[in-house]
Amino acid sequence: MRADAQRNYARLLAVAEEEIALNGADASLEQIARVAGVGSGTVRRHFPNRHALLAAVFRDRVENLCAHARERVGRPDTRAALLEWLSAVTTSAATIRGLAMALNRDKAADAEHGHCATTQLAEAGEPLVRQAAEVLAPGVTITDLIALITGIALATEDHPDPAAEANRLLGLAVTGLSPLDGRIRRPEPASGAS
Amino acid sequence: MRADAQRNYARLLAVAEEEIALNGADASLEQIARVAGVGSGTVRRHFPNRHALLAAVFRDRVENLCAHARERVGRPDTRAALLEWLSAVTTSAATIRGLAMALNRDKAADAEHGHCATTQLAEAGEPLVRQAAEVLAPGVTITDLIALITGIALATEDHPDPAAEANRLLGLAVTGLSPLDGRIRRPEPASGAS
DNA sequence: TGCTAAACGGCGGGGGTCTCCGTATCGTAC
DNA sequence: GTACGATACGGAGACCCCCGCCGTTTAGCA
Repeated sequence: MRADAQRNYARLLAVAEEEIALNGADASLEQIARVAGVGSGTVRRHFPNRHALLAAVFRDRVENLCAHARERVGRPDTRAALLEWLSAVTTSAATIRGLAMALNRDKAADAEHGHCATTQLAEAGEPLVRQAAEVLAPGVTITDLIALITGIALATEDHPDPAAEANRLLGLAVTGLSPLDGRIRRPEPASGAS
Repeated sequence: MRADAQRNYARLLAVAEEEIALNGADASLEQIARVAGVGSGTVRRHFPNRHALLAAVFRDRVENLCAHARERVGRPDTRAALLEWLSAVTTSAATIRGLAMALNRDKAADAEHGHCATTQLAEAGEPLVRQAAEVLAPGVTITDLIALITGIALATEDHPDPAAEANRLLGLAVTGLSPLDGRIRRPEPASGAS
């Protein structure tokens, strides 16, 4: 890769990050080119489509989350290990503008490209789910959890405090919105009352 | 309202519904105008912005859901009443293309316009939540439930069977992904096994 | 220092949104 | 039945964006 290409690539990545933080996942590519001081063709050469740009911008963040997951595998308290990681993912997805949408989108383009962000996250988180299977509701997969998290992040996008709200909703989903179900009982059957 | 205006309004609504079903919430307004056989100005006169169009297109659906909620108020099994309604909302949000996104977007523009779809839904569903408070996790509000549902619907948008998947995720969130929490216990501690 | 492949920039086509205004049409009053 | 005013219509124009393409510049090597 030529030196000027490297420069432009780095510069574009930095500008894109800012621009996406400012205007969300569908920030203007032209605008990014303009701010970076390069032609629009250069953007498209480095990143053939928006998906590629998003993937590149969020790569580090996603890898951090993956690492975060890996270092939690094998912990004695499997439930806490999983929940902490889920909370971390939720916080990132809710805080970093555009990340949730990026994750949501590439689920669609997942089949073709192979190693998208969601797949990476899923692979990294799967061991945590497996080792916590005992304390998980039957049928829960890592894919479900990621879907739920990205959904929550999308839904809390324009909340005053997205991270807090998203984590609160995640907590509710984890312990159950209405856990009573025959299989699972409430703490006190509360004799009588309405 | 003049007769031709009424005709165009109805026609636009019908075309918009199809077009949104086909291309999602950000279907082209120009395209809608073209298919309806009117000028683009006419679209923008009847619906100043995309939000207004979406609101109009989904008005009936949302009102149905509201009615659905109202007729469930007062039922003996408050939990079932609420859960059935939540499931109905989830199915609609997941099935009707663009609805989830519309619900998600107008939460933002809610403050200014006053009576958006989400507010309507919230007002209609609130009694169901109140009367089921006993069997709900503490702190759960109707707003939370709607946020969660729209999130789930957004996240399952491009699944082969969105309604089924969305309802499954909703079910998991209702009974709890990992209900064990001190307050709530699992059915069988499952002696041994993997 | 010269050459070549790689990277650059920006033009042109297609499409979308939004505003505005001249014109056609409806509904009514006579 | 006609004439008129209000109302709605249609589309042109300005602006932005995405995308593909190609002539030109430049980095890196011999």
